[in-house]
Amino acid sequence: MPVITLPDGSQRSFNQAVTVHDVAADIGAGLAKAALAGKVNGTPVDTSFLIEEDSDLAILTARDEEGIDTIRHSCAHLMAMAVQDLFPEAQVTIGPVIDNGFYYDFAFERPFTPEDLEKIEGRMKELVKKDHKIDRSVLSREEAIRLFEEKGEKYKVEIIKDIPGDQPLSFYSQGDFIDLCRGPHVPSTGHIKAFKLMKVAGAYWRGDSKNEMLQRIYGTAWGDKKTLKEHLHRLEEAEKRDHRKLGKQLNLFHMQEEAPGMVFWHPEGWSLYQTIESYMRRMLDDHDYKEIKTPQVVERTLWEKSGHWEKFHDQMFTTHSEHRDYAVKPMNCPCHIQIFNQGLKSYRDLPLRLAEFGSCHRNEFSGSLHGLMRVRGFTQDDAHIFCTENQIQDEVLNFIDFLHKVYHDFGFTDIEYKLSTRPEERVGSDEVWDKSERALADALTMKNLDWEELPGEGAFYGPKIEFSLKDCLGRVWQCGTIQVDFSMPGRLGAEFVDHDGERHTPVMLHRAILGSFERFIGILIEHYAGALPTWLAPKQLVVMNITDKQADYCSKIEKSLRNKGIRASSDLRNEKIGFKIREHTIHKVPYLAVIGDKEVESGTVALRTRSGEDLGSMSLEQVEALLSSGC
RNA sequence: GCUCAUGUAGCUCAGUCGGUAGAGCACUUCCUUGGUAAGGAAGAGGUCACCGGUUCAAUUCCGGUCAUGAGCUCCA
Repeated sequence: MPVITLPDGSQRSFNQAVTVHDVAADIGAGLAKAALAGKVNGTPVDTSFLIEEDSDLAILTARDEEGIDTIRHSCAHLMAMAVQDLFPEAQVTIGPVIDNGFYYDFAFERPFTPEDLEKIEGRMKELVKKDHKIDRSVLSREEAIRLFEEKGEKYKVEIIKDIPGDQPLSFYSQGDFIDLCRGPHVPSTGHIKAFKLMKVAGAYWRGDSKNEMLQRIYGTAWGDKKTLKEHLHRLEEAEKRDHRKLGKQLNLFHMQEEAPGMVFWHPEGWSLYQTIESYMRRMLDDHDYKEIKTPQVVERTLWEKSGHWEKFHDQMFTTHSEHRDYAVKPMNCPCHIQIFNQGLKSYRDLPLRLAEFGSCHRNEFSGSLHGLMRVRGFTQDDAHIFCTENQIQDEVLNFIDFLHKVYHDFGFTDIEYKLSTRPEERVGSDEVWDKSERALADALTMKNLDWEELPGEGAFYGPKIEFSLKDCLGRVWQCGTIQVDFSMPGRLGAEFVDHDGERHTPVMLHRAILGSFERFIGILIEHYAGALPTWLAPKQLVVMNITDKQADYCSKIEKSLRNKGIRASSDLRNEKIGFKIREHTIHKVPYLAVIGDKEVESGTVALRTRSGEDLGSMSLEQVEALLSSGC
């Protein structure tokens, strides 16, 4: 006699055990059709799940995030079925749900081709039409192993053998395809309505590069055709915004073979970089940081002392001279401690905030390089705060305000917070870890921020907060961080004299807001699709003459604006005005000033925005005011 | 670093079933002086990523290297 409580609090009682599907049908025929899975007392189940006792029940449809994930998971199985239909030699391995879709790894003698993908997708559509019922069954471990051994699926056998305990294993079958799976799955293949196979790539069995390479097929799946279309549209948008493409089109930077992972900044790209750097310099000053500059090339012995050599020497660029070994610095902190160590410090000097636009080099794997987003030579907006344990809390609070101000100024308002706590292997006493983890968590709470905790993800030397921003396409980029470090100051001999006249080791906070300039600029380019806000735009305004007659007046306007600090240039080429407007609009210059005889006579300019809006004629003073307003 | 794919003019790309290559835009010169997203004509421009091999002949086929791309792995 189960009583079912629905998410809205309403209850329905039944005379006998019922399935999730029965309950849905009891509510309405439409819901019965739309039901993909259910959640009984918080546990995801199939619609065929039999409820025998009083329970909470949520019926999942394509409107729920979890319902869509069920579709994605079932779609992965559907794809595996189609692959084995077409390529019986292919062995199945795993096929999980990921953001926006799913993938499935197959062991197959050759890589799948784009033509194979089309065929597989075609077969999937046929299987959807057949509307195969998806059935759950339970097998004992021995039965399961026997079944998959008979099928020659050695990877599945390995997976089954690795599942701990003796609990029964659930299997899902559709037609003659069967796969080990925790579930739940949609009731039948007909419920998978909107999907597309995206790409193939190699992936290691169990993610270990020592293992054999499998063939991974990625797909995307959605509740209906409309959301699928929207997703594909977003991907196209992202591609159009690709900073590598825009960087070339807007002539911001380039990279070339002779310097893999390093950036050649062109004048306009460097202008953007410099604007950001000046802005950050002003902000650092506002927040009582002292800017410093430390050497690029430092003897290996310092990296040995700091511990970096042992752990990271493979990724360090090295050189030597006169029998001494050097490394190009991969990070700034050891050098910052050297500056701290100059002159005996008092507790009165703390907190001491040392900032550096630190140019670093790390020899990343060639395969991981990606435009500005992943480079080998980069500049961090790095700083180290030397303080006492009692000062951590305030420093973190101030830092969060600082970071919010900066992200807001760059146009990012959606920020995610992650707190990583103590890992298994660590330095420092539990007491100090307790204190600093609490300081970080309390700081987030005091700022009314929601954060995710990542237990065990902290660095060996201390806990950290990571700050990620969301761009206009909803993509998440980790940029900022603040990390507590109990280890390095002591290792490198940092000390201060406390109230009691004794020497103590300070705590060091590593912190960055933008992360690396290179990557942050990549993010900015993609976020704004190259149309940077005026304060960041390399060229803020171009003055254009209609005929040669107005050339002198244009040059005068340009000069006058430049004197006011506006990044203006003029285009006096013998071209039609439409041609010039088109060209500078494509280059996303925020303001275009058109000068004809009328403007020369009245001493004005005719202003137009890159979006095509005509702002009419105005005086030079009005132009200056408009551009300095920062919009 | 691993797997697969790609590398042709400044850019975007076509092409050569092996006989040293072509378009559009950009560039140069000339004509045009035109009021809000492409005016016209002519010209110049390439050791087909690099190094080897096969061949009478390689940009094309084969091997290697480098770089790039998609993933995997890594990310102090």
